[in-house]
Amino acid sequence: MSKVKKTILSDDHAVALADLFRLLGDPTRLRIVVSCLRTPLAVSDIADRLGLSVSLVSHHLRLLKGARLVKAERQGKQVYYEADDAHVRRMIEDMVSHVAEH
Amino acid sequence: MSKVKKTILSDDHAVALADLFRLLGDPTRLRIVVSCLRTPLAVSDIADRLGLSVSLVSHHLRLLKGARLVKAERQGKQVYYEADDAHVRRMIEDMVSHVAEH
DNA sequence: AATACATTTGAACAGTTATTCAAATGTCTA
DNA sequence: TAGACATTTGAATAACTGTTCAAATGTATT
Repeated sequence: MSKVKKTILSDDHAVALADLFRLLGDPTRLRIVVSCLRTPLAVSDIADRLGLSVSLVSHHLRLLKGARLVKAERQGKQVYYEADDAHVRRMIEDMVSHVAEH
Repeated sequence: MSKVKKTILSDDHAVALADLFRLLGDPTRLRIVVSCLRTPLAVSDIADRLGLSVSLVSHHLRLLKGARLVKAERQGKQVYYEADDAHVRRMIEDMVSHVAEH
């Protein structure tokens, strides 16, 4: 559990990490992820809450799902999205509080 | 010190946080920040290490400085860049290790 | 002052991307 | 199966952005 200080970022890691950052780098998309971070939410619910078109939300969710930031689960007519796992959830919450502190 | 679960992200915070993410969302720029995260480095040193043109590095550093992610200090002919403060340093290192874990 | 070195700046280009709109697909119920 | 509701998909557009190149600025040395 020792904190190793070497911050040598391999090219592969840099690209992977940047991909992740870039996805969260759009305000709309960020609000979408955060909105369904703790509670599964249907696409139309997200759209309503954030005042966005369903189409736009769906487009963004597709990207977020592609990066395994969220996962989808169909329930009847609706598709519920939520954070893919606890790791993602903590990571984003950490960043949110990082900014809140500032 | 209680962990409040409400992750209501105000629009302002969302934009601010997304700005930050977007800056780190480019592989080149990310490698630049990381390279001078712990040790102040001159522009040309960063360029050499990462195999980039000095001009490109300078462009990116300007953006990073604008977001207070790095700070600059002139020393003779050279300008040394480094992480703006401990908060920034920890935040980025956290994210790097988050990805390294995965 | 002139030269060399280090960095910054601006314009221009190519590639990417967020958004909108319309149409298609999937799912339930009458 | 027909119709209504929910979501996805694709094309098209407008705006943004990373990169390059050339020129300008800043700084030290002889």
